[in-house]
Amino acid sequence: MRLDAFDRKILAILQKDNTTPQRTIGEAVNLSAPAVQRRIKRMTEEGVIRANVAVVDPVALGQSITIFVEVEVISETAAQIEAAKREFAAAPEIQQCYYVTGEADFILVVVVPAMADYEALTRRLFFGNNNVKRFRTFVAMDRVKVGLGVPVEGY
Amino acid sequence: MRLDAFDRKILAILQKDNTTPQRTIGEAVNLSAPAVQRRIKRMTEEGVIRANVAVVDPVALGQSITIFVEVEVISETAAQIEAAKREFAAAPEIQQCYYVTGEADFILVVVVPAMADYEALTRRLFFGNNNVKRFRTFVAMDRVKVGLGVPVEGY
DNA sequence: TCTCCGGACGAAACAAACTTGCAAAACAGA
DNA sequence: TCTGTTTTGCAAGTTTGTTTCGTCCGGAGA
Repeated sequence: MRLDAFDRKILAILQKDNTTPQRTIGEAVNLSAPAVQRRIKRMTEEGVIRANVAVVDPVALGQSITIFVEVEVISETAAQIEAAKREFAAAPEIQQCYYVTGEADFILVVVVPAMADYEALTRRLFFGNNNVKRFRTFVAMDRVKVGLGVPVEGY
Repeated sequence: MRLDAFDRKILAILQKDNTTPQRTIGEAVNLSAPAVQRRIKRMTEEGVIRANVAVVDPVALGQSITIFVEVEVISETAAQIEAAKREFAAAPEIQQCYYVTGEADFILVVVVPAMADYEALTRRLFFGNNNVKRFRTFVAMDRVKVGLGVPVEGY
């Protein structure tokens, strides 16, 4: 279904703070609270809104290390790729996993309490997987900007 | 402040769905609704909970291309790095920006409607910045797993 | 051991937000 | 223009969030 300007503006607000009262959203977009509520409900049912989540500070939880990993595989058959996707997706330390084009095949974002945990992960997922040709590690020193939002334009 | 097992369990729930009623959370963790409410309030004030956001499907918004970029800079003085951080953080297309160690200095996650928009971004931020030595692009073909959560353990 | 004190809890009362039914307005196609 | 469809706003009803208040538990000091 097509999203109109109201929907996009509502999404822009919810991506910043989904605890904003519908009445407040309504005032911002010039719509009544029930109208806002119905649009949110519809977008949720249609999958435009995938989830509503709290963003937690990793440092507060003692899970302070964020690591990017580029993974290159040996065999890129559909079956092998699917197997790798499943394996990466199943690991709780892997917060984000993308299958990409370029000089690598996968890019992972890993969050762990300490480097030792990352080493354990590499042994388990990379050295223990003989389809992994090579992987390259980048340790985050500063999370300058962290968002999962989608830029909303055209309203 | 130290988080106990109740806090961690509450966080685990809120990271999945922060619209869960406090009463329901209370039943899950064996606490009354007001107790849950007080803990959430405290964790929000302390910054453990950074934000409450809706996760939107980029495809639904027509912003379907996700791109990873490794950026290497020429000069790594503190002033230059801070300038780069500010510039990257200010770009709305850049959803995530990390300052990292390894073979690159920054890793960016860019979300744009089309490749042409990414090209415009490269001209503006990379070719237009004479401190950028080199950048490498990875286009996501499949967002296998997308999360900003933090693994919660020990409860 | 006893008492005091601070912190956290649960029950209940209260306030705010969400949800639904319904009639009217806006809109698209014939 | 007319009609059918869709969406809106209002108001009532329901659920959820918040505050209050009295109680309990655990530690510090006499």
